[in-house]
Amino acid sequence: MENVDIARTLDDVAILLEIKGANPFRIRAYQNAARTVEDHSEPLRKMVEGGADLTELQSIGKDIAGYITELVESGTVQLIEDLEKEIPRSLIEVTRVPGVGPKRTRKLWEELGIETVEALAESAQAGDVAKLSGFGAKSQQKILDAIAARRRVVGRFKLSDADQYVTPLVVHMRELDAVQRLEVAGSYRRRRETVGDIDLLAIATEPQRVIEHFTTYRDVRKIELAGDTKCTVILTSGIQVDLRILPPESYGAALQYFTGSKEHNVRFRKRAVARGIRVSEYGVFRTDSNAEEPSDPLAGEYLAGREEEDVYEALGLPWIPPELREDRGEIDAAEKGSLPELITLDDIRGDLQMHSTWSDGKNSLEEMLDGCVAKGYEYFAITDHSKALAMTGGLDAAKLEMQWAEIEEIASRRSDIRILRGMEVDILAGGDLDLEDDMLQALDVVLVSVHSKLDLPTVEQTERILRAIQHPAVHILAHPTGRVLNRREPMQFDLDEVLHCAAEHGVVVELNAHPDRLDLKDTHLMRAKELGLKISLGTDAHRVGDLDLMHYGVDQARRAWLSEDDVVNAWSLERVLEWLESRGG
DNA sequence: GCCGTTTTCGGCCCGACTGTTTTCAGTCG
Repeated sequence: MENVDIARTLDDVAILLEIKGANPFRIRAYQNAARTVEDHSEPLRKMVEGGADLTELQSIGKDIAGYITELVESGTVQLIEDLEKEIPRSLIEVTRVPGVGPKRTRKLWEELGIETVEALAESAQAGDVAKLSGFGAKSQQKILDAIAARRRVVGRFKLSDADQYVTPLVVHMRELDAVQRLEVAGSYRRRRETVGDIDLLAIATEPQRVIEHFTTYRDVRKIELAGDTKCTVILTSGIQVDLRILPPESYGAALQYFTGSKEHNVRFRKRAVARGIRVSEYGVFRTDSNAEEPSDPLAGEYLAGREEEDVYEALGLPWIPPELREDRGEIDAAEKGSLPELITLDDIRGDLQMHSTWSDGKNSLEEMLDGCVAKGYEYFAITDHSKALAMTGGLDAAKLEMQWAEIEEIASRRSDIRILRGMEVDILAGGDLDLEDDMLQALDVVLVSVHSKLDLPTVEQTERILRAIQHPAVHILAHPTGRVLNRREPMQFDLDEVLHCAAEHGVVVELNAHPDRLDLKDTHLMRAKELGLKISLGTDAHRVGDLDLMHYGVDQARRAWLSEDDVVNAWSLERVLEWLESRGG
């Protein structure tokens, strides 16, 4: 029972209550609690076991704390069992069909007996949905399209995929002279590891021309809606793009608003309300308590909105980097002046995971070296695979010694960068390492990672990793959870226990910067930092070009509030060597 | 259901677009 499972259960309760037509504020209470749980770095399971008081957590009161405890201890909650007696749980999926919310779900269920997405598709196909009051032919078609689209594109887009769609689109939009400013907001700007859609923001003199330019972009497959200031399209890739057009005096406010996250904005606006001001995408306004004009978004005295910095300043706060805007304490930190000095790409001085043609890399060792020199690095580690990964041409002791000879030869004539002799050593099924101890000791840097038997039972998997990282030669636990975004779930194991053990033994954990992995994820990294662990940002490059992926790691590190001091490969060579030599040798 | 520098009751973020119910509810972000 991990935090994600608890959060999902709370979200399910909220949806069931919504279908039931419960008090909207009660519903939101469950949603807020789910968010808290999802973002909490420490497993609530452990807090429950340790007898901690869950009501200390934001948005969790006596009742929900009780439900969480019940859930952890018994695997289920009476509340949801009771709700399921009234409302089929499968209706939760129906509410996730775009255009169908809880109200319409209830109507479909009551009047047509629809309990599943499949049944909804069939009913819509048969034309029954259009006959319901409140629905029509267009609604019915939208539902059919939405279900078909859902089947085509599952889930969210990896940030690196989104980059591929966004970059040319931004170029296209900026080509139009009527566009004065254009930015990408949303989770893309917050640099989340995956994005659901793309939010574009424009200041323009002639909105209609901008909308037309947007909708005629070569990759637009479908126009979902087009108004005077707002337009939504679906690209051929299936990704949705929202465009909003605003006047200059609203630009900063809109950028703030559409960057989100939703949770950050809720907290932000509550702060505004407490100060008698109102924040919307149009700007910051002094609320006129006498005037009863809630319909006018421009009512009241305009205080700020032109630049994002002004909007934060109007609420007495410094500007907050987008990566932090997840309602994880950033507004409190901003207020206290204790926002972290976030790491930047410029801080990175080396890369401690990459491969060469010695195993499954596409470039030679010296080509990789040239790539690192071109990045201005002071050092890098070459970390080819060990022999257990036969398919990658992993190295045994003899081959590793041959590689060391090559490294020595190159180092003798290349003094522009320090080469560290490393290896990504496989963690075997029982937790042994795939290299002899004397060789491990002789390496400058030892990464260990799991590549096989990813589906061991939780307890065995945990034991296996714990055993491996307790080996005195180990420096870094690489891609700790083994997940591959949108393709492979993380391994089942007790990550928190592994992090504790790593902290105890001075082992560094990796943030694998490859955009397919980004492993550990942001909340895990926050937990690691909390436990005093240091982090290594490694690209896991298999070709020179992959060295450029470091920025995805930095994005993720920033989302985890990491600073230069938290990241070992932002340290000077001297400090890195000191750390490496303090272990192993 | 949660919360508190309007604190144990009475609030809880705000606006756009669509389709359809001819005056607005539902959904979405």
